[in-house]
Amino acid sequence: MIKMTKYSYKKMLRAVGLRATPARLYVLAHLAQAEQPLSVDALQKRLKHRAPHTVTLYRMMQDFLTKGLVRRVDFGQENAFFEFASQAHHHHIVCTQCGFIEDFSGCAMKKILERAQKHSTGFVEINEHHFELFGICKKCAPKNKQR
Amino acid sequence: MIKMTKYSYKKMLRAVGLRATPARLYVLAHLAQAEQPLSVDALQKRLKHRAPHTVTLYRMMQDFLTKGLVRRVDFGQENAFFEFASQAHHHHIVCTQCGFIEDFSGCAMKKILERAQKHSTGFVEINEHHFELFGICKKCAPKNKQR
DNA sequence: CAAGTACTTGCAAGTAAGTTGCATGTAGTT
DNA sequence: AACTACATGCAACTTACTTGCAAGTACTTG
Repeated sequence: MIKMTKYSYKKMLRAVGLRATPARLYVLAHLAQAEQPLSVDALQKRLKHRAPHTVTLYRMMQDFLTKGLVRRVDFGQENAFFEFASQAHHHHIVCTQCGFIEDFSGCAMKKILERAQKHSTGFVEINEHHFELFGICKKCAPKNKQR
Repeated sequence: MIKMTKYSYKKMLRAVGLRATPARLYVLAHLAQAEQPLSVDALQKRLKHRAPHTVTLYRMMQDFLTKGLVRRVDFGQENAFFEFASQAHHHHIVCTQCGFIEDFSGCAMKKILERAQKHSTGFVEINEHHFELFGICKKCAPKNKQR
């Protein structure tokens, strides 16, 4: 992960037309350094006592999303996850037991999309896709042996 | 779509240990004949005055899900969609403008999964995947030209 | 086929994620 | 330094979905 100074986050926020408030800098930096996508709830827990109010976090995610600083990830769970948007296009493998998330890139998505485009009868363009894998991570695997 | 009689839905319900109530038969038949996955809300609107209470529909979906009569589909929207489970494994292309949904099967998912399995460092097994495409359907495409 | 019981349904009330209105606070401009 | 538009926090709301409980009904069993 590229190390980013406070200064560059400030620049980043200003560049998209958002004010560089302490709360935003703190949250953005944390998101950028997170090793996996985070829910608002998880984010708040990690930021501890310095976490902004829940409402503010939701509004922040909205703003970051529309400005492209953050990507939204959906695991079919009740709540949404967010990840810093600087990384290259990739997908995720989620452990269904502990929630551990690993990135997964270099997939053959391009081919699939082309194929879908060709075979689809009712669609003119395909411009987005959601793709997530679910499984059991190494840590959780041993626990299942007691079956 | 295979035409199913009321009788076979009755059998189907009994086979999984659920009582064949009129409400369940009505909902199951409707879901089986639906041309796309439906949300509880959409289902209720389609069933009109003969629709069971919302709570009952949610409980029904839960029961049908755990008994394998129905599959849950998630489009990253606020609410969940359900489809009759008899069809072969497939994915969906969703129109982001009107909500039209087309099935999309025969994807190269197997290869991707193998590849993911091989490249993943932290996972022992991958046993599920969510994959949905989003685009603009033919009907909605012309509307965009006025841009 | 009548009756009993366990499963179903509906109503009301409750969660939990996320949103909105409004007053106060503050970043960035002049 | 002061002003203003944008940010934040509080409270109250919305929406999808769940739970507890009482009343109803499918199916069993005699």
